[in-house]
Amino acid sequence: MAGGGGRVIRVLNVAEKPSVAKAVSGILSKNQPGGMRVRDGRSRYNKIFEFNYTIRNQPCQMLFTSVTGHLMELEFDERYRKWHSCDPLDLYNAPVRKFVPEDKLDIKRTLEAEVRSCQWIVLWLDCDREGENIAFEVLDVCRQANHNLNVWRARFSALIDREIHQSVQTLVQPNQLFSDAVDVRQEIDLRIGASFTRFQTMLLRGAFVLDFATDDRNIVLSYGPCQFPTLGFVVERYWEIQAHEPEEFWTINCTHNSDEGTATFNWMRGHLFDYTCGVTIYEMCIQEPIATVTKVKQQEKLKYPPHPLSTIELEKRASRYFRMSSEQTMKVAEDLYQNGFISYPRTETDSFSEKTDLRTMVQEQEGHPVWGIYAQRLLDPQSGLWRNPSGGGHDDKAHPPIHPTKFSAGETRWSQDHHRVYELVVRHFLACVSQPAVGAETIVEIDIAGESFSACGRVILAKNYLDVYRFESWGGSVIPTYSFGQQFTPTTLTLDSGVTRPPPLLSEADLLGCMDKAGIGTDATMHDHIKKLLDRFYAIKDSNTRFSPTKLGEALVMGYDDMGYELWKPYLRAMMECDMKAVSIGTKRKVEVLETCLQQMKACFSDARTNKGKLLEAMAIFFERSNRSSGGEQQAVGDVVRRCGLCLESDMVLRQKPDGNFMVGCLGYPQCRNVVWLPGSVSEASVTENTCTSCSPGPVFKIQFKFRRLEIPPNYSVQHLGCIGGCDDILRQLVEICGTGSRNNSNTSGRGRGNPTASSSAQRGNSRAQSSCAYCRQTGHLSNDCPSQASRGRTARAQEVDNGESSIPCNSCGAPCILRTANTANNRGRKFFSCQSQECNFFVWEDNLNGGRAERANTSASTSSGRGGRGRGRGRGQSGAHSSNVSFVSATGEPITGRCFICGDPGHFANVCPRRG
DNA sequence: GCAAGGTC
Repeated sequence: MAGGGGRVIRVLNVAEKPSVAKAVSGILSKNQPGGMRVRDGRSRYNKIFEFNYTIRNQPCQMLFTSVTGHLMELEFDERYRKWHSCDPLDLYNAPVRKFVPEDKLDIKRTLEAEVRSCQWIVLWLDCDREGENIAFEVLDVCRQANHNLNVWRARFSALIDREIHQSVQTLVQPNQLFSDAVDVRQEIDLRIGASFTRFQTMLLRGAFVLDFATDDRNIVLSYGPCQFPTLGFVVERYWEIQAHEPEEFWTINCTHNSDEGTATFNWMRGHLFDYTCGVTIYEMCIQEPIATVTKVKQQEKLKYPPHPLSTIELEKRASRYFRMSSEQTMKVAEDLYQNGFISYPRTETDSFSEKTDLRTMVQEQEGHPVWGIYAQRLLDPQSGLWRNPSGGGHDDKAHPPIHPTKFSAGETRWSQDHHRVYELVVRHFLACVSQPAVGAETIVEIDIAGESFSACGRVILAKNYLDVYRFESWGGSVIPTYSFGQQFTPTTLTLDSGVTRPPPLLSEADLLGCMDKAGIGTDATMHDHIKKLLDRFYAIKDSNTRFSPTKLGEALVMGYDDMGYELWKPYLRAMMECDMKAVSIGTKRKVEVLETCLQQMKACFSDARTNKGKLLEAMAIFFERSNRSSGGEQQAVGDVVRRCGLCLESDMVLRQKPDGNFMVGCLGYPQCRNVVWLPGSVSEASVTENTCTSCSPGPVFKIQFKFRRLEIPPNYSVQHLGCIGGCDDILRQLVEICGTGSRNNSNTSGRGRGNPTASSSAQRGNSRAQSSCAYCRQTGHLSNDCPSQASRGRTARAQEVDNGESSIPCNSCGAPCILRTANTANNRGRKFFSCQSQECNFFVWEDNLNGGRAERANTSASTSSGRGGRGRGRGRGQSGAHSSNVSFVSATGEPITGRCFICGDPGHFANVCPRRG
């Protein structure tokens, strides 16, 4: 590797964080002539250490600096950065680039400046996949500044002298495959996260009144491959609790008092759900109540101290013992680390290296007023209290378990949480080098009329580690002495009932456990994902530090669940993790994994968007519809016609407005209001692949139009391939003749149309638009009078049981609605109208019609002819077909079909499920 | 204004 002797070379060493640069420099510079010098770089945190060292006989002048985690970020090209700049689906193919963000430029400049004078670079990044990726980021920057670099990677598993010296003498090459795996993760996370976040935010934010937010216009409904499964755990448990049906059970209890005390015997059958069975056995016991001792077993039991402390355990225990949030725990731990009191707090490692000098660490604690005496006992060989710690089998190869690094009896600037975390770290450390607690356990089994019962007694012989680990206890109870074959009459023998209980809501420790098990997040990020749920209003933490979903969190999960997707389950992440592993060991190639995964996710995204009705339905269960003109996402999607010539940033897309009219609008709306209105007589329009040869800037894609025959003059053709770039005379003439669907010219266009009987014109006028219902969008009534509101909030659920004689015209399609009687638990006997048409699922409670019936009937009559096929096109088609399930009407007036996710019954939804309690 | 991953 190195040349022998002679010329001194300069070596730039780079660590992942300042603390490692300092620690490694300290180790390598020890006993070196000239010692270690420190100077500032451009970044105030990342110092540069200088010392001399010899690597395999090559004298080196070492420069040692650091980065702070990733040096680069992945982002979409500028063109796709703005939310309205493109269809979110495009984010699966949009070009991405890696760049050094503003706040890391100082570090980049330091590296560039220092590497120019060096011949070698040694990468001391953490020895995990992320570390390897950061190594390549550093390399990228350094190679651009110095093309003739000799590149080396140092592999070390702990910051201890022997390891460090050994690793610098056995330098290796950086591992491209490890880095590739991280590239894959980054790109997938970015594309999935951004596309789904934009999609669901734009779809739902304006469409519902999000009553938890002061200004819901700024709220972001984010989606991420880690945050959503985390939410999924919370929702799943919540549903499990709601679905729980308490069940009564029966059990036989037996106690026996003697001079020595009381023994409680448990029935070895546990409990029975069958009362008759329970009573029968109980009666048998009562008739022959003499108990015979069939077994007496005495044994020594050990209760072991915990494994050395990893990050997750620290978070879990601080939550359990002090009710601290994982986020706060990490904040405090970071501060203690920065000030030298504890070791690096982000580690998976839960076993100490054999070389660690544990006794010196214990020694440091001997002077503590509370646990100092315990530390002294530990070091006293006479006490026999010492035990080499057992490992939990995890090792991140970069950091030791969390342990105290400096003695403190408490600092004045410390908060209560600082005291708690430091105390936990120290006591935990002292506990894991201690002997386990020892107990003597006695198990006694008895027989009464052929039924077996058992009792357990425990005496603690030596508390050992429990003396210092005050957070744990070991309950013990003394029972009288029994001998084999002994007979006695029980003091009590009772048949008791109980009911099964649902599991509790997830605690923070539970949640961390779920995430850890499913591989969601890393030790350094788990608390971030939990906090994100709270910040995004997806979940709340109650006073008992247990998590439950908010309405928003539940609705989102329910929406995706109803689609049949498991986007809220941990499987996606697990699959990604599996693929990353394959990339890192070279069994799969980076490009192939990226391509496959993104292709699948793109299809999934596309599919989810087609099924967005499910998300809307789920949201409608929990939230009021908003009156704001929204459904931003619904309107935002359309085929691109051209680049916007006004803002020059976004695309212009062809859209059909809710009233049926077509327009070409800029996706930059509302920042950019560029719009081209199309003739009101267009019945169909679609963007083709033909481009206009005369309009610029191009390309301007031509649109295939179909006009309504009766609304255009006879000398114009019904079919027309047109251009909106300004060159198309026919289109311009038809706009003049027929008008457009815009609000501004609707009155004049109405006049110019010359065909007052045309159905579309009746709905297009501004005055009519204002009097249309905000919920069902029909004219003739306002939202406060909307008949479909009867079923909003999912309180109206009906199953028809008889054919009625009365009927009204359907408010939706005009067909007759027949009066029927409901037969559900909540609404038995209540009358409702339901549409007869096979195509329509309109439904309204009779008692909600009140005085509005006549008006509704008129409205229906007048609009039914006008709505025709076009009205139906607005989203009715996808869920309008009759199914074997019972159908309902949502807040929008659209039919919903489905079934309860709790019990599976197609007759109702989960919010009214009787099992929900 | 979107993700998750480093770390200050």
